[in-house]
Amino acid sequence: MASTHSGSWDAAATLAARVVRAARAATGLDLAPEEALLRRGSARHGADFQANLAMSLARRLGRDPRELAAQIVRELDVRGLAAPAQIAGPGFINFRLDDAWIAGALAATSSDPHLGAAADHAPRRVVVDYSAPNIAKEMHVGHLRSTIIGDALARVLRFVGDDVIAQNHVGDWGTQFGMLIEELDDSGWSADGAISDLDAFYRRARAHFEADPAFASRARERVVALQAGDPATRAAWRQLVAESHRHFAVVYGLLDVALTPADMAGESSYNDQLPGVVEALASAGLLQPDRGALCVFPEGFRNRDGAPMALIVRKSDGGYGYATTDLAAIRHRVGALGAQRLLYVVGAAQRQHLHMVFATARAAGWLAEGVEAEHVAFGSVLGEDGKVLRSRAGESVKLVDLLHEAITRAGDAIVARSGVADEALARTVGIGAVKYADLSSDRVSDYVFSFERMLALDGNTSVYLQYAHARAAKVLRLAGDGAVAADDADHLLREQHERALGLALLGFGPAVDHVVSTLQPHRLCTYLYEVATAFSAFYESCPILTAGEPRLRAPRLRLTSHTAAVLRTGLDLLGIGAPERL
RNA sequence: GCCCCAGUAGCUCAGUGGACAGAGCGACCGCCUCCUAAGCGGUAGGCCGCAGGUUCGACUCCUGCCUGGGGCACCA
Repeated sequence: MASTHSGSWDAAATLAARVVRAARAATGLDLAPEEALLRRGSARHGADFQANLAMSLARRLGRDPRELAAQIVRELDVRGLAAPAQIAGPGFINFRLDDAWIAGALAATSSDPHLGAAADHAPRRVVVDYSAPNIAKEMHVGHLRSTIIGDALARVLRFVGDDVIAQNHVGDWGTQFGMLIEELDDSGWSADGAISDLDAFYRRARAHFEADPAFASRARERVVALQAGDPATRAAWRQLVAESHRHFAVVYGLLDVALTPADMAGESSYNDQLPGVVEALASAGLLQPDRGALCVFPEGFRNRDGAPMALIVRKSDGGYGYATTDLAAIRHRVGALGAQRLLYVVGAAQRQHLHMVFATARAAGWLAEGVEAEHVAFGSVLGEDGKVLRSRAGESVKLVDLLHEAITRAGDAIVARSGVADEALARTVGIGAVKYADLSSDRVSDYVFSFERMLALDGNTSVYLQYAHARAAKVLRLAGDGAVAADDADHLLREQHERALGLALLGFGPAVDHVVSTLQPHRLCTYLYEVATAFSAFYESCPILTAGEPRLRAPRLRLTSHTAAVLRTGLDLLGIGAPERL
């Protein structure tokens, strides 16, 4: 019976443990596994992995690195795992895994539901705050990043066993609702009670507000009425919220993002907790009046004058701003929801604000020891001019339009290839392309918005991964049910491309675990691309069904099946579909 | 002014202190009587923003500078 502890099939971790043991025998030093400095080796040197500890250790001990490497290698036992280690260059210790070990690892991980991931993950309850569109505004490309990144992280964390609670911190409160409700009253609902274009509606309201003093003053009175809970005003506000939710649901549906009304926790939901937040801060002795406002001055933040920077928790007019709402949300998430980890998938521009909020929540005791709060920051979407695309300018691309364009283009490509339209496939391909374009590069860097780039279907795109998966799926279909039996037949890795693919497949667990620790979905994208590349090369040079001999065919089918599982699962973690045919 | 983030091939981007810095797009040259050519193989293309420093070894760490983006009190 193979070990159910899939971590033991992490080649790098296993080698690191053995290297550290050998180093201890050779030097008497007790090293942590990371100190083995185990890295992937270069194909150029025929090494699957390399340990780089001899050089740094030699310096610490005042010894010759190659001689030390040799001593470590003498103490090293990698039987059953790899060929005897080779020393190269200034003291690199190179490893080449045994084919039999790779075969065993593949057999074990391919039958593991997690495909080798999450072996020793301690599950936690994690709140992921993402998407956060604004009521009465269209979702635009700026919301795409938070929605897609947050969704991918939620999927990955659920996959490894965390109890993930999504929280959609919708912007459903604020002074702008005065003018919006007045606009609603003036222009009325359309016959079906729908607003076809939220942005146009918003702009019309703003134009009235700026041009018509009477309208503006009615709008201000509306804000007061809204806050005071006037029934008619509240009813209008609720209609506006409901109508906006309908728009969001369309986008979430297109994106296949599982955010539902149940995950909505808008700013307004914290309204009745805001006075309590301020009181609690006061009794904790954290509150200071300043220029009529009530402020917290968390440690370590300076403003432009070099003075301590204020986090305003109650404005001079008695109202509350978003800082107070964010603090109330933390209390709710830790207190009522029982979160052990809080993730904020929010633009990098909010960094300072969030850190001030975290610092204040720590000082107030709402973020207890052991509860983590992390800003999962992402860069801005820039226009061609290099400036941030702002919804306020009204010129940014509506998400719904971008997504439809993506689907249309994918549909055209499908017709051009096959001559047959396939709407469902066009969606899977088009939406996947948009998502992958966003997920596949590092979160924190800004990027210039490009239709062409987001909708590309060649090269390192989701389509490449889907195509590799579809090819594998086709082969498996042709092979028929039961062709890939999970029996004890060894994988044969006689061809270079078979072996490379096998090694790549073993990287799934480490890749997923890496995303869990770094919260960087692009690591998974890069990994899946490597798998697809390895499979494509294998596919070209190794006939599978046409291999003739069963002893070649069976192991190749197994690799194919394993590849399909890794690609399907990996794409699913990114929120991208893996069709059976393309 | 202070703080944060980023600068890598023509373009878009990967890159865990390690060996000759990698992909995709674009360019050029090849490969479909054979499981999907949305593919595969190859060629060209690099003062890793600049200058110092630490190190046996720096795209990676430190300091300074340059360029771009962002933040710095009652919008969220």
